[in-house]
Amino acid sequence: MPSINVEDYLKHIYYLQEEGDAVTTSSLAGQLNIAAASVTDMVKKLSGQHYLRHLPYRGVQLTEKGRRSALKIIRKHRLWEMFLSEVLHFGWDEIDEEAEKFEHIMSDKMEERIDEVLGFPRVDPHGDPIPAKNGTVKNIRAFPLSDAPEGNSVRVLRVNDANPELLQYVSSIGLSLNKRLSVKQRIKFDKSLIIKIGSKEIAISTVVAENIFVESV
Amino acid sequence: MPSINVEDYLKHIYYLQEEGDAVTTSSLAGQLNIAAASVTDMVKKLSGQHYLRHLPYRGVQLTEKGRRSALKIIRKHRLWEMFLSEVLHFGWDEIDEEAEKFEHIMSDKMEERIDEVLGFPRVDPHGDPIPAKNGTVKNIRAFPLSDAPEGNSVRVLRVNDANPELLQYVSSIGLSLNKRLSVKQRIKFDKSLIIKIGSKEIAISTVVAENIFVESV
DNA sequence: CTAAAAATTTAGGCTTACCTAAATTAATAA
DNA sequence: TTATTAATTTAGGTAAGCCTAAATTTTTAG
Ligand SMILES: [Mn+2]
Ligand SMILES: [Mn+2]
Ligand SMILES: [Mn+2]
Ligand SMILES: [Mn+2]
Repeated sequence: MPSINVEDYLKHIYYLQEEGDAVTTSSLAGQLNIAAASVTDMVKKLSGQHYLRHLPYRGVQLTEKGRRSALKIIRKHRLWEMFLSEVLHFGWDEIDEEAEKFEHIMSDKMEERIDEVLGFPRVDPHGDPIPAKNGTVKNIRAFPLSDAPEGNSVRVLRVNDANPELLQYVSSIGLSLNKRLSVKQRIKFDKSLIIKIGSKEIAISTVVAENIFVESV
Repeated sequence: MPSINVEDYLKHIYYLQEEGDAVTTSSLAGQLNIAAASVTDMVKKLSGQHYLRHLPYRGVQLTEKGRRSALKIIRKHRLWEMFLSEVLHFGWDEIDEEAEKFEHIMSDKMEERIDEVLGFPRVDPHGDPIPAKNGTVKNIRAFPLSDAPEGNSVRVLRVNDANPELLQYVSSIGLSLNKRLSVKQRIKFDKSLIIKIGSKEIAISTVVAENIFVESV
């Protein structure tokens, strides 16, 4: 059984890998809020246990074993977020932090019970896919709102859950999963957007638009 | 914030204290499954942080600070047991072990939400009182079934939750909280009892009877 | 193609919470 | 009351995960 710390390392390596960039010591250190030297230590340990391969000075890559372990934690994390949201009525912006702890101590039995109670959900409250027990992950076919052309009508499929303040803000302007909106105008100057939600028109910055993922509709 | 280990020490010291015996290094070591020397280490640390007083070679006693901390954990433990039982339909014999982990990572906010969802329960699924937020504990006025006189009609108020096998067994003979039964016969030879539950008569050993707490009815 | 800057690893330490073996103190039995 | 025995503490160690400072390797800019 991997420790809590090992689980968090594997999960963050998986996330970074998903984003396509090389997973470097410093990117990991940044994600985990840990000194680079400490990451090197742990990476050596994980490599010894065949969770990943490490090319010194180059970066790391999960092995199949590492990937499986990471997906188990991510599944628990997202199921727990769902549970907090649906059953205990926690807010969009609170659940990630809570799930960060519970993901490590949830037994497989509890995972199953919760999956059942929730009716076997496929996505978490932020639109991220919940990995299946067999290690399959459906990837969400969505593009960032910041890439939507002017006039386009879209539906929100996912919002980046890494920043509670962003989630808070996105809620506050009336956006949530599956909400429709249209792009009224793209401001060339600062690349911000003017979008229409229901009858309201709102200006949002690129930073925000880059973290909202949509599909054309 | 006390660590997980500190919390478990405080909780077990509280339990031992409740039983009325002196809380010795070895009794603690026994409860926690830890070497006596390790307990001495921790006791010194806890004493330094004013969670308890330690008379070397004599034993320990919780301070007010220590008692409050212990009760907080016990409240979380019992609320979580209740939640596992009522919402996720875990068995009587499984919930203690699960709650052992969750008690340490449940935020105060989650504690409140769960309390609400459950309708502010006063006792846990084993009949143990759930301490109030202000540190009050109602003590259950129950006596061990092993002390019930022949012919007495009683109601089950509490079952010792320390042993999953006992709980399993108690369930299997049709006993649960608030069930009524009567003592048909006390066997002098081995102090076992013959009890009547509904229409069935069952023989139970003293060991079992000592862990079932009842009130006359 | 170098020299400076940036990233990474190594070296040496720290804290928490354990452990075993040895020494000390307390309890008990003759 | 003294000699065993039992309980407790002290001494010396270990493993996990972290840290800072120093060395090393890679990248980048001139
Ligand atoms: Mn985590
Ligand atoms: Mn999420
Ligand atoms: Mn515990
Ligand atoms: Mn209980």
